[in-house]
Amino acid sequence: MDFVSELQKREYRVTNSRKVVCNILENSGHEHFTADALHKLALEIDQNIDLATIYRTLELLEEIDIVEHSHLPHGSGIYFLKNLQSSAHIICDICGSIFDLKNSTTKNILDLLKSDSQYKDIRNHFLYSGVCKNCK
Amino acid sequence: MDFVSELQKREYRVTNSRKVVCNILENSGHEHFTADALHKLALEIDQNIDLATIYRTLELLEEIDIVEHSHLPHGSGIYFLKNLQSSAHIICDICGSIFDLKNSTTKNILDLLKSDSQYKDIRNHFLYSGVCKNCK
DNA sequence: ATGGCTGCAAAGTATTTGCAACACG
DNA sequence: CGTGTTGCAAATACTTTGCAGCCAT
Repeated sequence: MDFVSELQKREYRVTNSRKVVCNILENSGHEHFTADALHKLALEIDQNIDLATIYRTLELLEEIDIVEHSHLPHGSGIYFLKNLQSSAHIICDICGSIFDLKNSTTKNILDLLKSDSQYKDIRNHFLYSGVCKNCK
Repeated sequence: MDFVSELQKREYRVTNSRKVVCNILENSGHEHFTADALHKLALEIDQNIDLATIYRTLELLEEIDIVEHSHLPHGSGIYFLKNLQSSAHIICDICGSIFDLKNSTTKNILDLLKSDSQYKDIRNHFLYSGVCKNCK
């Protein structure tokens, strides 16, 4: 089901801004976006879309499990399409390319963290970073 | 070797602000600080120390491997004494208490990340979050 | 004495919020 | 129509920077 239908189903209003954002997310070919980058893309389609609306829309899409967000090493936010194959990512410190880690890797990491710390509901809010194959 | 001597050795100037910050880091009993919390402690000793100086001093201490910094889930920075026993931490979403993960846990995580992604020099800002034993 | 550091103020970056007007259902 | 949503502007939170004067060496 496409993102707009998902909004409809949940009785959120399908506004122009939301259509534009959903379209970019579904069709741009990218899998991750900063709010600002997404805003720039949105402006090419509708010049009146505000950055605040981008943030609010991303927040909404996160609530209904279409996107998730994480933080770049520097601290600012980056949004990902939720992908059944991967929920953790590693970014290249040099070229910025992002690699999607396997779910099994994520699961194993969480198990290690859990047995060491005894914490529950563990999450990692940050992208891992390193140097990718091409840049080393 | 204490932090001030470390500065001296590297020919950085031992100023009052730096002495105050080093003293707090070495003697407060805490292992992690936000810039703001450290600033408040510093003001109790010298009322003229500026937040900007705290940031600059932390940056300097990071350069010479005395502290390292990470980000809270919300995005703002948190500074840790570099500790041979632990370089990764998990913060409780509820009470804010921080647990230091074993180095072996960190090492195992890095191995998992490395074999999945083939990236080198991998880092996380290594602040995970979850719910601690007391809060669950 | 000289240039590394400082406090201060201002700017910068990322994100959130208040509000009146608008437009979706 | 009624209210959920928007654009705009301002506020917020955190961090960095420019600069003139100070002080550690």
